[in-house]
Amino acid sequence: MPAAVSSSNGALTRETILQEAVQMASELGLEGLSIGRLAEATGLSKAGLFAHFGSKEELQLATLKTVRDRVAMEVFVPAFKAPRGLKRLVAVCDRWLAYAESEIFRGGCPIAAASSEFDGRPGPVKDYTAECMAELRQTLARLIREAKAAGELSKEADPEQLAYEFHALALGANGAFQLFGDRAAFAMSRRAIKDRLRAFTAPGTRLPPL
Amino acid sequence: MPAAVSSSNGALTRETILQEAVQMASELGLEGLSIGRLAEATGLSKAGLFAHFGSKEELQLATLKTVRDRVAMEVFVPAFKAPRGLKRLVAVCDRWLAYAESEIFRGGCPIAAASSEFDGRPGPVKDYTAECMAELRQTLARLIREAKAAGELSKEADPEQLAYEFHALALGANGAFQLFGDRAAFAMSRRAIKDRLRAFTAPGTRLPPL
DNA sequence: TGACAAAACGAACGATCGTTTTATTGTTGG
DNA sequence: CCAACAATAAAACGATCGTTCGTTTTGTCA
Repeated sequence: MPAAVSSSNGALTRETILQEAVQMASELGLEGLSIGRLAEATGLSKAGLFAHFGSKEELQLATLKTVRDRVAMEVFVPAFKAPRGLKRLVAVCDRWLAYAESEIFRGGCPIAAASSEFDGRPGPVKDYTAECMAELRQTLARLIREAKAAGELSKEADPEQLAYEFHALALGANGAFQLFGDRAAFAMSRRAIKDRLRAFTAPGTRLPPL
Repeated sequence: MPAAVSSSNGALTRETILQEAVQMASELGLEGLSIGRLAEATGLSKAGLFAHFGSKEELQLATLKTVRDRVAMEVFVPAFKAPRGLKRLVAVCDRWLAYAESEIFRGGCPIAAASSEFDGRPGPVKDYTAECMAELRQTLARLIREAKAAGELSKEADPEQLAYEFHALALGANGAFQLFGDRAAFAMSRRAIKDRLRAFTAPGTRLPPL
């Protein structure tokens, strides 16, 4: 019977590999992530590393999954501690922008990068990135609906429309920061979201800080 | 003395190559654009094609330049026929979104794709894409300033801020369309820009159709 | 201690990459 | 007519890619 607590070494090195992989993928893309370079960076042999995944596509998917988990930990988990409604909505926007600005991944959000890299290449990798992107947008839409239900946003607020806009502004800040190295992009996206929310906040409700 | 009218064959096949290259680049990225595949697609030999550019980087730059010229022709030239001010501003936004939706390039705007692909790879290609992206944003900012000067937008309108937002919404529509195949993204970006402009239009000025 | 399985290794595979070299065209100007 | 030239081709270069193979190390349990 295998030990229940840990697979001892295998799962651990797999974790080490993926930590290096997400950094490489954020800078060079999921295709630029090469097994040889990744092996060299982790001190493993190509074959030894390869055996952990079985194919490059599986490595790419595992890398994306690692990123998704990290985003959940950095963005969604803390943001969902805010009470349902406008505060939670603002918290998700704020946390995602902070995540993109934090340089946790040196080349920006790898999922955002992959969604651009693979949008013209049908397959499981594109499907997974599309799923991640849709998840963020749908979450935003749901939070907006909840803020409306709580009476904090006016009935004229269109959840899908606003979620689309906030999503575009978040990705825009991530991209502008990577391309121009200008952190002002985050402030501008924050301001845009604030201004847009202010136009729909019901009278008597204060906008949480962003 | 070289013939003034045409370099006979060389420049023509170079043009043919680049027409194929922009399509490939829009779908597979500027790195995915391989000389072997491009040679096969154009019926040339690898060496014959290669001789036209001298290096892959030069091919990538020439491809981007071809795209930039096409954007100028499809977006800026027609949009600048509109009178200076709000109409011209709206025309640029409208034309850019129409360009992204038109599938002139099957994989979306190659410059937008390259800006994401190369933002982590310093060099001439990144520099050129950054220049193109900055040009669009600065043009938008200038048109907003002109609309303010014409009294069509209120003094509270921040040109750089609004230009940043419109740019993000344009890129967002391009990306969402490529990833999800959903043309509704263009309508949502149009609506977002309209709503944002409406908030700043001076009393008595009508918003041009978008 | 001996058996067994997981993990990692070194070496090689065929394919493709960008690039270089050498040679062969077809056109053009003196 | 021939020299000069631009354009293309064929073949090969070394490098790197993802992947496979067989072997060896490592660790655990009976």
